[in-house]
Amino acid sequence: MRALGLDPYGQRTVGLVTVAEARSRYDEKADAAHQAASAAAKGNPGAVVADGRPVVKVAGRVMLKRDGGKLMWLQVRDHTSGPAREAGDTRAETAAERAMVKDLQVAVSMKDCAAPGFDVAKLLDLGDVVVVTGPLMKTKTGEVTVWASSVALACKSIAPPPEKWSGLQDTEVRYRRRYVDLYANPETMQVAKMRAMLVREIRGLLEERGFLEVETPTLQTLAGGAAARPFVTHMNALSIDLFMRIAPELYLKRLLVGGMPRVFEWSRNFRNEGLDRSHNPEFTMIELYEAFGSYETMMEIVESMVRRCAERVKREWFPDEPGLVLPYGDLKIDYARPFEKVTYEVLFEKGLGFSMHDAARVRSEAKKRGHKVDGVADILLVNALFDHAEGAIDPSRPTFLMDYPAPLCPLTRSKPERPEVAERFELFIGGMELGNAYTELNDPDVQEAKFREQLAGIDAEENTFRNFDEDFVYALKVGMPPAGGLGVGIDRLMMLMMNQHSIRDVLLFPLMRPLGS
RNA sequence: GGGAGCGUAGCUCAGUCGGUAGAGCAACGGCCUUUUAAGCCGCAGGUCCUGGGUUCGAGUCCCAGCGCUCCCA
Repeated sequence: MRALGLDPYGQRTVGLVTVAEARSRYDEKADAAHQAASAAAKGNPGAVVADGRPVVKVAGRVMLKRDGGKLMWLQVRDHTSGPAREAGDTRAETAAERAMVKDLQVAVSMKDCAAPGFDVAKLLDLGDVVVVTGPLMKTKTGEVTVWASSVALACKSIAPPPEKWSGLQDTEVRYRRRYVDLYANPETMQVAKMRAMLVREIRGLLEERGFLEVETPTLQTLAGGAAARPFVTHMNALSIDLFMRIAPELYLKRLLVGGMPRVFEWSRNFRNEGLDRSHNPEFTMIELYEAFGSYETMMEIVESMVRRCAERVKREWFPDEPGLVLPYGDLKIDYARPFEKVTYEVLFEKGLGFSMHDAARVRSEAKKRGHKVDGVADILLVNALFDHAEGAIDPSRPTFLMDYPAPLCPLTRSKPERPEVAERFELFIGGMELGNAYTELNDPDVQEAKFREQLAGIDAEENTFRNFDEDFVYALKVGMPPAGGLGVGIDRLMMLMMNQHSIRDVLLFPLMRPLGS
């Protein structure tokens, strides 16, 4: 390539359009007129043929090349396009793929392509990125094609590309080499784009409602706001250990103390725990707090948020289907209907067949199921049994599980008229816990007592990272208005919205164990 | 944490009872101006995940480890 005086790594290019845009610019009439003019000029080699066909300049990766000697055919892909789906293709087609246009065909003719375009095309390998210019026409089989007038190499691909028919299927390689996965499996690209769209939807909704987006520390001297093991790092300048945040909660509440009425943060949290289909060590939550709100206002917000995301997915991927129903595996989830609400008490009885207040029954049932009962408080046995009741939630119906027993939620306000019931809910959809909300505790004395209680019950190892956050208690002493707080697991929401069943499929670069270690 | 499965050429995968390491595609050299996973001829390509063990002989059987996937807690 260099021997021919060609630059294998290209130059800045202006005036590019996407594959999708190029397809949409095809002009039937201009193509027909040009064909007629060409036919009329046949046998008259000197004649000038009128050509009103739109000309496009497109950049993309070469996915297929059919070299016919003096005429070559390329299939070129960019972020707007995907593989053709012909009859007899048995591979599963997803909604994301259905929403894309086909890769663009390019014909490079020795006669019509300006030098050195034809020679460049001859040397193309699958995976190279090219810039082609030419008029849009249709072949005799009806496929929109750029009849190249110039071909330039944007970058050479030295690494071998995935197989042209089977593609890249190995999940491990897809995660490790996302840069290949993104072009080889267009659904990956569509999922990444949709994630960005949904982030905008959520941000838009919160801003419309007067929430201020803030940024609070990721490196913290105390890792609070959740019960999780943090990552520890060291700061040389101050000779202190720091923790990666496990939750933004305690900082966001400080902002309410300062007088911000409504705040939210996209919070990348880090938890030094296991990893599986729904857990990555770093993950994204959105947390929001509303002064003078409650768990009921949070319920309305999260329902609106989820519905708005579903509307966007539907608009992009299922524009022709009625209603607001999205698939999640075998489930069809209807986001138009108001979400279900069920209290802890009612779900317990529904799932287990007896009342959580029947202490004797709770005790005997817990024993029967192999739980340790001696010296364990009734309410903890209720909670242990409750795991079996969560299955009674219909996964195809978005459901608020609400009104937890107050002793299980020490940092939550109780209902004014029922002190034994905490104003807390969790949102379940598709069998996943998506969100968690409270009417927040704002009594500094209660908060301090709960902190001390928690610290008393932990072992020596946990004690190295769990510390009493005196400043937070001080902030509550300054005074935090009553408030509603909500946390939504964004990665899980993305899985649900886009019908992806592993968190790794909604993260561009999930954590992978290093190779060869 | 428990269970199951997978790991063979750049990619997708075969590999029988333990007996010389295979195919398609990609790459490489040719031919071809309307192809649709183009076709035809030729050529080349291997730490069979790693390490042990059994055996005359191991991709195959056994043990341990590594990585990934799925299911369960």
